[in-house]
Parts: sequence; C-alpha cells; structure tokens
Amino acid sequence: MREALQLSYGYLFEKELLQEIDACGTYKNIKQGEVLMDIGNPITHMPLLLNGAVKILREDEDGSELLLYFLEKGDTCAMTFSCGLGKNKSEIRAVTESDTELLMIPVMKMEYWMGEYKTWREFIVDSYHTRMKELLETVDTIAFMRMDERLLKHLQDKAKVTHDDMIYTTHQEIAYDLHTSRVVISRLLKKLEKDKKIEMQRNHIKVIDL
DNA sequence: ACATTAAGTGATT
DNA sequence: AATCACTTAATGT
Repeated sequence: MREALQLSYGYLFEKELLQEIDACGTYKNIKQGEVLMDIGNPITHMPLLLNGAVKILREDEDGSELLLYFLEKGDTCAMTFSCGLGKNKSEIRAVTESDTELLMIPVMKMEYWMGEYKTWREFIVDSYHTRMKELLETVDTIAFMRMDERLLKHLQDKAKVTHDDMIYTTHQEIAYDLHTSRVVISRLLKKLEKDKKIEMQRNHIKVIDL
C-alpha cells in the first residue's frame, strides 16, 4: 500500500477497506494543468486525491469558464456520486491546479463499498455535504461580492490549496477562472498591490494578506 | 534584432 | 465591470 493512501485516508477507513482501495484503485501522478475530466465525458471512475489540488470548472455556451471550487487531499469529486454506474455524463471540467497524485476508483466498486463499509458510506455522505457547502459559498461569492473581493478571495484560496503564497499564473488565466476580462483583473491587482495585499511580478503573484 | 506574449492605461459604454 | 484600442515591458528564438 502506498504511504500516501495511509496518510490521507488511514484515519478514516479500516484496514480491510484500505487494502481493497489499494487493490482496486489505479494510482496516477498527474502534472499541473492536465484536464482530468471534461464536460460530456462519461464518468467511470471516482478520484481520491492523495495530494495536490484540482480545480472544478463550469463552462457556458460560448466556451468561457467559471471556477466552482478546488479539491484537495482527502477530497473526492461530488459529480461522481450523482451519476449511477457511469451512465451519466460529466457536467463539469476538472483541471489539475498543481502536480497531483490520486487514485482512480471504478464506480462499481464505489457503489459496492457503500453497502459493505459504514466508514465508506459516511465518507461519501460527508464529502457530498462538504461539496454542497462549498458550492453554496461560491454562489454567495458570485452573487454578493464585488469583483475586487472575489479576486482577493480567489488568490487566497489558490495560495491555500497549493500551499504556496506564490501564485504562478497570468492575469488572463485569473480572468478566465473568475469569468471576467483580463483588463479588469490587471486593474484590480494593481489596487491590491497598492493596498499591500499582494506583490506582482510577471507571471507570478505573491499573496501577502493571507 | 525581431516576434510573441504579458501587463498597463485612457477613453467609452 | 466590460470592451476597445493602443502602449510598454519582458521573454523567447
């Protein structure tokens, strides 16, 4: 069994379940920026994050994106639950935010364990809750916060999931995540820098106000 | 040196 | 807050 599995999930699951997870899952190491799951893809596996971070995005008709939330170590994707036995298609896109190690569990196994292991069942229900709360928080953010607040929150979230106060990205990419234009982001970042909340260099931003 | 990409800015809606 | 049009700065070849 991989150390990472024991480390991230050892306190949640009993030995037998961990061994089954280890045996049925496929370990994957994924580089930053890879698309794990795209809109329309059939869902056959559920990911268990061992480390790293994944961002979950929604897309509109003309292809522009909106970031919904991040997944971290110990998280799993909520979309997988709402589709039985790989019959449904993914409604979201998942992109690795940093280099990520994860385990892919076949949906069949995940359903089977629901009946077999209480700890697994609790984990799934709990994850579902967490995702739902996270989703509500983003809805609030989009609906009630001004763009400058959203931007700062986004930078803070990003720093958190990546465990690094340095954010390696361009203004354009941030604009895509927040579904706005680059010009707006550039201007707001300028303000945040003046307020000593961040420091900027080309292609990276240091978050000071964490 | 030149082309490409990232970031800054004023004006307009 | 978005868009346009344009400038300036940094980086790659």
